[in-house]
Amino acid sequence: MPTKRPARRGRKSAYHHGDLRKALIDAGENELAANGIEGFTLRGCAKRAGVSHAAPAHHFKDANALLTALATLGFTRFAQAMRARQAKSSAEPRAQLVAAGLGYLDFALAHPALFRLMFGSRRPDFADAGLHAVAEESFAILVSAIARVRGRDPWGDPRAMEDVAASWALVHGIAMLTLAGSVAFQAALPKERWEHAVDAIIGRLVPPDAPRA
Amino acid sequence: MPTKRPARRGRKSAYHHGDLRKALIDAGENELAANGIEGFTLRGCAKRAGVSHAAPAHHFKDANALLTALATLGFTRFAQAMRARQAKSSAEPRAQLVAAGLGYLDFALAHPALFRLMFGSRRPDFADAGLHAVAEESFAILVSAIARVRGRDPWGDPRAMEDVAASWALVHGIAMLTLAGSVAFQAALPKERWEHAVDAIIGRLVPPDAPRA
DNA sequence: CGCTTTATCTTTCCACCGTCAAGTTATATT
DNA sequence: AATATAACTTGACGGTGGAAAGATAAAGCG
Repeated sequence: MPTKRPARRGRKSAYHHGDLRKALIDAGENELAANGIEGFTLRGCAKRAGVSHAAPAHHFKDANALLTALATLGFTRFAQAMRARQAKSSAEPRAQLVAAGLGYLDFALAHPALFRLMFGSRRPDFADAGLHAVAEESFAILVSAIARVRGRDPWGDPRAMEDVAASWALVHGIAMLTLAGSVAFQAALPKERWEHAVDAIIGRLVPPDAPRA
Repeated sequence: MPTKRPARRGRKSAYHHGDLRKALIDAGENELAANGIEGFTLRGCAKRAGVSHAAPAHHFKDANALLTALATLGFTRFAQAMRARQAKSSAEPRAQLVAAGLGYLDFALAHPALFRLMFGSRRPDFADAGLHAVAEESFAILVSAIARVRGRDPWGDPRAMEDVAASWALVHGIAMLTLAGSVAFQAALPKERWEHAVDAIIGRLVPPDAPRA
């Protein structure tokens, strides 16, 4: 077997792409960032990848199937962003929770189109096993952060699960409103000050000691 | 002048519709509720209104112009929903704030597609004067609710404006996550219990007395 | 090595979309 | 009554997603 790794030989052999699936996902990410989800086009992705408009059909049955793959990619990056912040933060439970929230915002601001695809669109198939799994994994980061703050598992404690919902909703709302341009002062604030404000808000929501009453 | 109010005479005179603009907005609302924003179609709206596919051009220069009108309608309903809750609630400032939040959620759950159009899409023209005005008006409800709780105008007090951002983001996040189906337990909870939880969460975020630290 | 099979990609086609241009009809004006 | 204007229809164009059929390269098998 001479040609052990066939694919692209020397130059643009062209007809067989090598790894079109990955190329389409890359292209799709660019397409999404450039045109937003409203302007997302399967043909545009194909053109970016340098193939004909019908080529994607062999790798994604649908335009929405490609968007599902993109959303899946988005959630893995999303989880990475939260973990990256946590790694750079103090191990103290509350600091870890705030770090997850800031990572959440890092991702939303860095990849707005992807974020809106993940949380604001119905085109991806959220019943897809891969997508569902990675979304659950992201959720789990927040749940375990709360668990460490509270000292008990939210899954068995409705009161702690309420904390999860509250802090998730809060951070999510900040992200959405910031992306929508509704929270104008965010752009006006220096990053340091902005992050401090977010910290303070989360702190108010999840008080350090056991919740009263 | 015999035919003082021309429009529709007796039966389906057809050619001149009477008030196609309004009919298109109604049709658009149905289209949006039926197909979601992803499946929204100008031709579909025209068909619902019983006119040809090019008729809307005389009343809306664009498909996005119709969506702008729909978003504007949405914001007026949105403000109404908040005020309706406030009217049925105690006049006590914190109760008024919570009522605004519950009205926010009432609207989001009752008109999910409209809500996502208003906050999760970029198709409406948010620079449009009418849309901008009614959106600002909705924002003002929240600002003044906070003002009454804090006893001072958030516009002049960054600390109070932080409360505005926080409570807005929180309620918005709850709405978005609920619509996305992420907050599963909401559907499982009885309405009474659910509203109580929302009340408690807002209460934690905006404590009754002046914020410590 | 040569033939066949298979997966990949291209070409062609269809239905539908938004938008534009031109034609038709009802209302308003004079 | 004649004309102008506004409302609507018809028809066409480019672009979209998707299906069908043909072309090509790689892989399997004699």
